[in-house]
Amino acid sequence: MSPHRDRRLEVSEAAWRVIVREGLDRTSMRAIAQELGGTTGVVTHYFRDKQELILFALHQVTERLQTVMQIALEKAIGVERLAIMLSAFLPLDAERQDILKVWVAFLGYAVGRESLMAEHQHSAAQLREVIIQELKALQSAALIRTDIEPELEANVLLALANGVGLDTLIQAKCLNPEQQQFVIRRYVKGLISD
Amino acid sequence: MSPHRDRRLEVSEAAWRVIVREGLDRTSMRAIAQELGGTTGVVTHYFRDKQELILFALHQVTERLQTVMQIALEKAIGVERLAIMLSAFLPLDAERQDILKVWVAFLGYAVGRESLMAEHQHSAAQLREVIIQELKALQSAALIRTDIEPELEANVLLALANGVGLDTLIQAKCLNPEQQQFVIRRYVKGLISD
DNA sequence: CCTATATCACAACAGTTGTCATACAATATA
DNA sequence: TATATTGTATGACAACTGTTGTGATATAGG
Repeated sequence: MSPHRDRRLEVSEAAWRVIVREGLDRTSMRAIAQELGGTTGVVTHYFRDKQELILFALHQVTERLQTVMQIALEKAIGVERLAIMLSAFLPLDAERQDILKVWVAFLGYAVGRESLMAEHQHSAAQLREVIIQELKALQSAALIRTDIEPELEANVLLALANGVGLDTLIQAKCLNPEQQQFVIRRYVKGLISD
Repeated sequence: MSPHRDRRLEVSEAAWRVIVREGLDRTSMRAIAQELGGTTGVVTHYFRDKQELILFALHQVTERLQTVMQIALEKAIGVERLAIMLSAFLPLDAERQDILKVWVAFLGYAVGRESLMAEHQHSAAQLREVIIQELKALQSAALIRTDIEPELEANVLLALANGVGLDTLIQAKCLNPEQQQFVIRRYVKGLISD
């Protein structure tokens, strides 16, 4: 990868750190530059606007999320694979906790900004499609019940994983990691064909 | 109620309108004052800080949510009542959509601000307690299975309602109102004792 | 060596922010 | 009627924001 791209990533990652630590509204160009150990000149050199920087950081959320899911995807097959894919969204380690925090910060920032909300919509639709395909495949293999609608169920599964993650972000330790995974797995089990 | 309180509410509601329309970060004192049809002097007269105003508006989210749930609470009994209580969190009408938007905006704003996040935690715990009590009552009446843990299940139920609501906020019309309620009711049905 | 080009530092910019002091108006109280 | 309290308006203040331009430095190619 070109050093240009590397430096861009470094700036974006500095932005991430500031967002997680201080909040999105306190993430100014100067704060990012300071976190990076440089000046605003560095930041403005790699990103035209602040909006371009924000958008880049937001896209990285989706990218990281897909990476985590992709890795999980190769660990198993069948119904277990579905459970692992969904668990990828849970804030089970520090990295995924940060992803969730940044995601929530951006989502709140997107309220009242339809263009940014559309970005979230696009990102969510992408992840949703992966789950739908997985459900259809499982259905074709007769591993899960035939009376479920993949489109609807994909939403429910994502909503559940999402909700559990959010709950964890808000109420520290209200659902421990084992319970989070248990909840997901228990729901997935309910999809198995009798 | 004293006119002082009324005016305070008017200011807070003006703030709500700006948040929903423009986003929390664009909700300045001057924007609120303009929405109110007054000046910043009015706002500062009823709220010492911006933080005091923000906190008041946040508390109103919980209050409204509890009101909606309280109303729903008197409409039915038994398992159906649980379903209705949970449906209170769904963005089924314009008011609840606004509540959700403001809530999400505040949640994103709370990232990196542990004091504000603690407020969310407190609010969530309050609503969670209501669900727990309902579950315990249903369990005592032998209406739902005895092998479920009310504390855990309350979290799951709230996570599901929460996730479905969020999904709706992001992906316009991905789950229509009927589907949202169907998902909740289906899950609640699964709790009924055989 | 010379010259592009990329990288970064720094300063100045115009605009917005929260906050506060103060002045004016309305209303109640004595 | 005179006074006090309360509500509202106005403007000033310093601090901060994103952005832009200028210039220094380093690196690479010819």
